[in-house]
Amino acid sequence: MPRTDSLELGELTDSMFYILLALTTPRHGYLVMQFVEETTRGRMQIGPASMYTIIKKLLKAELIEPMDGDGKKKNYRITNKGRSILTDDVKRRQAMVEDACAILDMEGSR
Amino acid sequence: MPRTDSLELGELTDSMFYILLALTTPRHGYLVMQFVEETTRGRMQIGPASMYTIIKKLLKAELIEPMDGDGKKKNYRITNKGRSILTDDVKRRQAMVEDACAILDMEGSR
DNA sequence: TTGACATATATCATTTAACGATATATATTG
DNA sequence: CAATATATATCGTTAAATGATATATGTCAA
Repeated sequence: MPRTDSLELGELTDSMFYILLALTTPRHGYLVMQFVEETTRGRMQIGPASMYTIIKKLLKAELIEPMDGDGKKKNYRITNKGRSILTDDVKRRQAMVEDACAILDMEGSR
Repeated sequence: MPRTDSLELGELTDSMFYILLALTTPRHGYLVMQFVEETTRGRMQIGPASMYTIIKKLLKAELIEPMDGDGKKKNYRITNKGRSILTDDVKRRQAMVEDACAILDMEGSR
């Protein structure tokens, strides 16, 4: 990855993608980890190290924002900017699948 | 990224994905770079450093194999193993898009 | 013919990304 | 009260991508 910050290119890594998706509903870190494992039915899992590293980065880039912390749990939610980048990234990924389906003999995304 | 070799997990990075896609037709490195830029309409481009680094890795993992070199051009093509991993990865990516579409209000992949 | 540009391959060193390991603290429950 | 789940956090390491750079050939126009 590398060499150029993915967010500066407006691209999301797989982990960022699922974390942003989780935060379309306000959640704290631990719930985000569970969300990813459940949503992907175990296909992908994000541990605490990745989690908090990425949360920090998304905060800094203002794709998510902190909310009312319930006790010591810190809640976050996606921002408008975050949502915009996420929907663009869904389209980017969809285009990749379509590129592949056109070249392989797979039937188009359905 | 990172920490665990993506190929060992059977996952492809974006660059590997497009390079494998290019090599469903035998090509040499320079043509692969052009293929990626053209197929993605400029959305993604892979320079020589990435290109040859990844070619080496895909060769080692036997997802591609060398062919009859025309002069000093080295041709490569995808192997059966490579094709199998590529189609699996298309499905993985499609699942990500579907996960997102289900959670956002975007209409399903079409 | 020579200078510019496209074609073609290659390596090094650097930056970013992800994450295993580990630590800490509280809450729950058997 | 011990084990397990919940919850957050950091350090150091590995892997991925790539900018910069180098080399060599082919092509084509001024």
